[in-house]
Amino acid sequence: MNKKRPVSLKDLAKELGVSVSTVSRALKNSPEIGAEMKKRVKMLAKEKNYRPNPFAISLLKNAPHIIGIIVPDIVTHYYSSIISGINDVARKNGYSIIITSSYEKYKLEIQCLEDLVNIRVEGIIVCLSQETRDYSHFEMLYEQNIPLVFFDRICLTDKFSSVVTDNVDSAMKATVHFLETGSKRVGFIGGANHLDIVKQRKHGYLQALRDNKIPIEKELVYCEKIGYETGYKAAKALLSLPNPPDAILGMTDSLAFGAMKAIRERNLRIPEDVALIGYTDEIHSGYVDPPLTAVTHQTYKMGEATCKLLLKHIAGDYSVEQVVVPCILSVRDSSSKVK
Amino acid sequence: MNKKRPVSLKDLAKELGVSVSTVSRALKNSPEIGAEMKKRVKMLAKEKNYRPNPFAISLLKNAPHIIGIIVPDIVTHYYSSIISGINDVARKNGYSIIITSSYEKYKLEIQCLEDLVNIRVEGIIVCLSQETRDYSHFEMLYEQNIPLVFFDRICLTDKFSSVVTDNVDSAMKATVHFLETGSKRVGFIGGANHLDIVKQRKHGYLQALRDNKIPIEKELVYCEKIGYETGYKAAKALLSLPNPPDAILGMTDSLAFGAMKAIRERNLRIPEDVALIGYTDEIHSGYVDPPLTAVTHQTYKMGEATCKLLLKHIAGDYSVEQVVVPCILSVRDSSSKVK
DNA sequence: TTGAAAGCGTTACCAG
DNA sequence: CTGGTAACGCTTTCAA
Repeated sequence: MNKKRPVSLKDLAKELGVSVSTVSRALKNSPEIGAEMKKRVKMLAKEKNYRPNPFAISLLKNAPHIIGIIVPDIVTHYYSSIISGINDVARKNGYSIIITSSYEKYKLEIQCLEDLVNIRVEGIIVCLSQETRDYSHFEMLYEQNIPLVFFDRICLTDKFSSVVTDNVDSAMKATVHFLETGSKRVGFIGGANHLDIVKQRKHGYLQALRDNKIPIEKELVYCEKIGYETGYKAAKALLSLPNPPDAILGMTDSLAFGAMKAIRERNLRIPEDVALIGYTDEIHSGYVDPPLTAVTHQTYKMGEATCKLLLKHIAGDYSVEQVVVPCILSVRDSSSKVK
Repeated sequence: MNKKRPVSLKDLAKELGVSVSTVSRALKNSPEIGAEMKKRVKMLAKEKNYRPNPFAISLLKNAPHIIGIIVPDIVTHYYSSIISGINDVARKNGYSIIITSSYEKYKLEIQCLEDLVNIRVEGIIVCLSQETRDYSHFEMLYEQNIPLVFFDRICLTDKFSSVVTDNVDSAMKATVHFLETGSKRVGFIGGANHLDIVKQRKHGYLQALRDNKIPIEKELVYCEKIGYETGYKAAKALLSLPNPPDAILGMTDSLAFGAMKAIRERNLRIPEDVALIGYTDEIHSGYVDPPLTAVTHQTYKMGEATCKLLLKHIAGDYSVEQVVVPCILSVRDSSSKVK
């Protein structure tokens, strides 16, 4: 009933009456081995379902071909999609991935890092937890020369490569799209002001207004907290202004969907009365009515880029690089007042 | 610039002027070692930041403390949430997880399984791909005594443990809910008929009709393939019937959202003209208009249960078990014609 | 209480 | 072309 011991090179060698080295070489197609021998060895290997023991190889080479990942959580679409990109590139290159989550906690992030180092992964990919302000646990890796790449929430950019999205540009594009398709007064719903993404996206929004010589009105900007309920509340507030906006940029998917609800409740039409743009990667933007125009993160691409960068470092090229993956404005039906 | 070789037991032994065995024993708190010695060894180990080489240990014990997972994809909330549950239980027990995705392809599923076996994971968790009809690749594992647990889409239940949701019951509850809240003719949109979840949910739906002495009409059942487009197409077909349904049970979230689009396009009201229930996770069902009544899976719990089962097998208890995690009907606004 | 040595499965080097 | 052997880092007898 116990797990059977898998077949080893030695088993094959004994059965064939040759040495272990010969078998090893034959299986790797070493040119030193005769065609006849090779055939015999390979036949038996297939028959016995031989699989090289990865532990022995890792022990020898100190390289298990495993990449470690630390994300704040794995359930959020944004992260799981990035992981998906990482995974595919890794697999294509003969690597497996191990995923750990920090649950946005500094302490757990350190724990995850510790675990991954103990497992002796060949490289590590990290998106910082919201709590993390001290980065010394990562500096350690630098000293040990363990390859590390950050994405999205990054730090120590002089030491480690990183992949980020262009938040400023994406908000700018969205705002400009409003202005080019018949909207005049654009409102902005954001999250807590200390967050980088909030700062950057708001900055992009304001910049677009400035570029188009549109006076900035403070009451059109509502920043409080990211979430569906806040989006609803914010949109209600904006629409109750004496001079309400005729377009709203929701800085995340939940904010935009909340805003959508508020607009519907007022019996206003989207986009005729109020145009709406959100940020989302999810298929769900197509499920609502009208389908939501949204800034789409190229999450899968980000994952690919991150993994490629890491593999580059693993391969021995230690040059630090910063990759910016642009966002795309996916225009659907909620944003254009004109055709 | 190269990765430094990590400290080994031998390094410690040399520095302390004792044997490797002594160091090994001291670190494991073997009672044969003197307190003084232990202290010295542990001090140095900490100072040198010693970490046992997992490959050496795995080579010896053939047990890397890694669990392999095969899911159809990792981006879908349903799977990532289950993975999250698996992950937490695994980690609590000193295991890491490796995730692979079959992308719903039979061939890739075999490939994933192959990979995981090659990595010599200690146990494997699988949710079958939609394409998979032949299960012989899993029977192999049974012969090799590699622990395996299925969840959601399962097979070979006599050989392997599994975790499922109560699909029959959930579909029954949803159907009964329709009948109790003013709907008379309930349609059903499902997926490919060979899938267990399709069979079961359909069965629950049919059972509810029988229990309520409602004649079963074949044309109210549309089973083809899971997906948004199919849901849209199916609902259009159902609503085009000479005697169309006044309620539709969509067997997955994408099917239900697709159906919602079709209903809207016909300018029918939800739930007054056509009531609708889907299967989905919490968040997005609230974003659509009207908020969608849906069967909610306790995905995290399922993940936990699955992993616990696997760990049980790994620990040597090979008794096959079936765990059923109940669904919850989350009533929102799309389903009741009466209050 | 400690040490020496075998062995886990593989590769790589040196002989023949 | 093939065989022998050391080495990777650790645990585990068996001896002392």
